[in-house]
Amino acid sequence: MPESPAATTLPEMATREEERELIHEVADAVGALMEFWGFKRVMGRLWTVLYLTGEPLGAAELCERLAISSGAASMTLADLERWGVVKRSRKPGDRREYFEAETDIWKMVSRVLRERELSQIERAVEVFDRARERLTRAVPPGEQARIARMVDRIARLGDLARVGRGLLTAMVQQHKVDLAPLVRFATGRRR
Amino acid sequence: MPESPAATTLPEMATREEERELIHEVADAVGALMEFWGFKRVMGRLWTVLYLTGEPLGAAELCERLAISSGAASMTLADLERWGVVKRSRKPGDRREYFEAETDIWKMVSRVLRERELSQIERAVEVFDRARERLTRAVPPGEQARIARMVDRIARLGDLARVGRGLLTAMVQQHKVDLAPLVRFATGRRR
DNA sequence: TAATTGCTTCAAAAGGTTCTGAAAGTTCCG
DNA sequence: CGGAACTTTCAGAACCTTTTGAAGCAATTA
Repeated sequence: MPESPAATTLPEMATREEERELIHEVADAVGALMEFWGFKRVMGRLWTVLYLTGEPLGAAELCERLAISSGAASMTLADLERWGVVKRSRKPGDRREYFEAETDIWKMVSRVLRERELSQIERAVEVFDRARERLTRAVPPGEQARIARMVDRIARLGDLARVGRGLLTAMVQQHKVDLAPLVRFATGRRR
Repeated sequence: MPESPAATTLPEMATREEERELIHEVADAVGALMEFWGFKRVMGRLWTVLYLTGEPLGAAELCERLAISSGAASMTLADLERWGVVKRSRKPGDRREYFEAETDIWKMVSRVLRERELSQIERAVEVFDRARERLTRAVPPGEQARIARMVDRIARLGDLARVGRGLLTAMVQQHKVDLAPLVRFATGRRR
């Protein structure tokens, strides 16, 4: 029914527009978090639009909704696909590709934690350990105390990194957003 | 004793140089982590040099050791001071300022978590809640299912953010790097 | 096969961040 | 006060990241 009385058409249009605006507000919030988290802002925005829309969208529509160029859309979608948070699909008899958001948020987050944060920390831990070990060799006489303190401090950096690693490992081992017990334990309110 | 036999002088110089190099390796690792974490790389490097050196250094020496300009040193030190991770001090009869690293790493980390990460998440949670609430008002007829799904998905984003907030809150409530029980609990190895 | 449509690539532009170094400011001393 | 020693500020340079838009490529259709 392409036509309807103004009495319902106008409010509906307004609602549609408000819906778009709301989606964009949420998308911007997610974009900000993702940028903060070290990704490109537009990745967060694009994923969120797909996630909230809930059905596959074409590249052209995403360009329009996000006000980005076709090139940016293509690259961002490729990034998101590489991270496994967007899937592409086709409709039969349609030459275009459509994109859908992965909806298992925890799967996404834990994958990122595993591949990015953990390996970053791992690298640091290795540097710390290696430095500590090299420093304890051939300590100049009369410098023992100073060197010992330095070794101790590097060890403390290593401890912190290991704590972070432990927490992240714990998190990625959960298989859904079910950190509730962890959070409850941590905050001390045990029930 | 300004002089000593070559037999000890040469190895000592080599050791000194190696020490510098080791400090810089560690400093670069910390710098990389801090950059990853959203700070300026040079902040991490500078703090680490102070932390490992263990005694107050002047701005000129920091410029030399980090190969940065006096301007950069001044600004970076101001940043670090604002974050409470470097203190400035003076030696009597010396016009220069000296800088020392805060050595309570956990104090530093929890302060950053509290002031940066938590407020960032808080902002997102607010956007999510507000969007969800506005979306449930005036749902166009025949759209209930679609809107309900969208509301549900925003709720899931909110849940994730709240889990993060809970974890961070738990962490900053600890008063030292004593997340060991938390990590042990989380990883499931309960002993 | 030619024409059309849609996707990807990439050089260049835009935009953003960090660094430099000199000028201005401050503090301290004689 | 005047000047020396040191610090801060800030405009511009250098650098890095992101985006654009058009050219090239691939798939599909007539």
